[in-house]
Amino acid sequence: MAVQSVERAFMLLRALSQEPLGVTDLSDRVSLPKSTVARLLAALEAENAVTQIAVGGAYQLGDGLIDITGAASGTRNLITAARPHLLELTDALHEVAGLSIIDSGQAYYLDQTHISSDIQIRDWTGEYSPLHAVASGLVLLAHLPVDQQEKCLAQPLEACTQWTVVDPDAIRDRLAQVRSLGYAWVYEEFVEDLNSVAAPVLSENGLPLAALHIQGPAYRFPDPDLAHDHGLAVAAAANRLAAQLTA
Amino acid sequence: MAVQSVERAFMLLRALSQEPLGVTDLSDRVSLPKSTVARLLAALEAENAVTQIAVGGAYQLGDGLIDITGAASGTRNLITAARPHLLELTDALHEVAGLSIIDSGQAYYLDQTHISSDIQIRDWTGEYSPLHAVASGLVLLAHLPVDQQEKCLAQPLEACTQWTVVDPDAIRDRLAQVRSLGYAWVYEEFVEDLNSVAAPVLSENGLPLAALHIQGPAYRFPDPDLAHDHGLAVAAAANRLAAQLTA
DNA sequence: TGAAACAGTTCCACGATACGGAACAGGAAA
DNA sequence: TTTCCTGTTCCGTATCGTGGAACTGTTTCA
Repeated sequence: MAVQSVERAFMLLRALSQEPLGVTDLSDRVSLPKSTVARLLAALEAENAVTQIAVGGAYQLGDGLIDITGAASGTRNLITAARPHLLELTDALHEVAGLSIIDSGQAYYLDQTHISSDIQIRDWTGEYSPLHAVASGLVLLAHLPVDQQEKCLAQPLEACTQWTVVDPDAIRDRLAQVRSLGYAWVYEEFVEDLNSVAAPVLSENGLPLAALHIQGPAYRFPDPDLAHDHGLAVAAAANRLAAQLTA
Repeated sequence: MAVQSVERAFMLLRALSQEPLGVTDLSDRVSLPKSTVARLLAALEAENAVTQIAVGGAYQLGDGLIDITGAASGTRNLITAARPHLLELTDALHEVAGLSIIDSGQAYYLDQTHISSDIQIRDWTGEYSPLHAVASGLVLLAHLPVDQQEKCLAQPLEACTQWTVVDPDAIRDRLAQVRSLGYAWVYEEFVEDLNSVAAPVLSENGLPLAALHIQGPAYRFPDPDLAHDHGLAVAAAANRLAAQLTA
C-alpha cells in the first residue's frame, strides 16, 4: 500500500486491459492529470507493457506483460505436455480426462479429451468453476499457501448441487485428506450425475501448477471397487507430468 | 525512461519471472537496497502482481498480471475458436492448417491440424520463427503499426534458406501487396521444400490478432492454378474467425 | 482557407513521496 | 542459549514524481 506510482501504473494497465485508450480518456478514467498519465505511459512503454497504436495515438497493452508471465508459451506448453497423459488416461479408463489450472481464484479448464460413447460429457474447455465444488479445484486448493486457501474459504461458497460441501471446516478436513491421499473424488457436487477424480501437478516448491482429472457419468463411473485405483492412476499421471515439466 | 519506481518494479517482476526469490536474493539480483525491494514488493503484492509463498517467505509472480493480460483465457479461447476453421481448411485442401500470433516480435505457433499422408509436415506448435520468413509472419507484420514494422525490419534479418527475402525495401513492397491482396504466399523461404499461404485475423481497429496458414510440401502444394484460390480460402476463413471473435 | 478544438507531448518549480541506512523482529541452525 | 540468517519497519533526507500551463500537430468545421 505504498509506492504511489506503481499503484497508478497498475490502474492504467487495468484500464487498458478493457480497451485501448488515449491519454485524455485514460486521464478521465483514472482521475489523474494528463501529464501524469503520459509520463507513466512512457515508463510502461519503455518496459513494453503498453504500446502506442500509432505515433501520437492511443495506447494498448503490449506484450511485455506476457513475456513476464510467460503465459502464451507457458500455458501452451502445459497443454502440449499434458495431452499425451490425458490420452493415456482416457485409453486406460475409457472416460474423459481433462487439464485445469487456477486463474483468478477459480478452476479454469484448459483441455479435455473426448471419447466415443453414447453418453457425451460436455467439453468444459475455457470454462471456470468454483474451487470447492470440483475435484480439480480441491486438489489445487489443497496445495495452495494457507492464506490463499483461507481467502477462498472466506468467500460465500455456492452450493452447485444438493451434495456440494459448503461448510469451510468440512472442506478444510477434506483438503487435509487430499494432501495425504494425493487425489480427490467429487461425487455429483458440481453438476448432478457427474463424478470426477483429480490429482495435482506440483512444482518443485510444492505449489500447484495444474490438475489432471477424469470424469464420467455417475451411473457407470466409478466402479466402487476401482475408485482408489483410478485415484492412483490420475496421481501417477500427474506426477509423471510434473517430473517432465520441472526437468 | 522516466518514473524510476515503475522501472524498478518491472526489474523485480522480470527477476521473479525466472524463479521465486526472497527479498535478500532479489535485492542482490537487481542491486537495490533491501528496504526498497521490500517496499516495491508490498506495492506489487497489493496489485496481486506478486504473492508471498509463506508469511515472511519468498515471493513469486501472482496472477494479477494474467488477469490484466487476460492471457490464460484469451489465448485459449482463440485456439478453441480457431480450431473448427483450421479443420475446415484442412478438409477442403487436404493440407496442414495452423494458427499463430505475434509474441515478442516473432511468430508463435499456437495450433496445427494433422493430415494422414505419407509425407508428414512437422508440428510447429509452440515454436517461434522470424516474421519476415514465414507467411503468417508477413501477414501479421503487414498489419502492425508502422513503427513496429520498422523496428522489426531494422534488426538483422536472417536468411533461413537461399530464397528468403531479407532486403527491407523488398519486404516493405511485399507488405503493401499483402495488405491489398489479403493473403501472403511464401515459397521455401523458411525451410526448403515447404510452401505456405497465410491470412490475418484482424481486430476491429485493424490490428492483427492472429494469422491462419496452410502449408504443404513444395512438390505438390500449391497447384499453380489454384494459388490464388487457396489465398482467398485462407482469407475467408480468417475473416470468419475475426467476425466471430469481435462479435 | 483559416481558425477553433481536439489530440498527445514537453517544461519546470514545487514539495510530496520514495529512498535507503540502520534498527527491529522472529525462525532456524550451531 | 547465542548467532546468523531471514523479512519488516522506522524516519530524516533530498530525490524524484507531480501537475498546471505552455507547446505542437492533426482533424473538424465555418
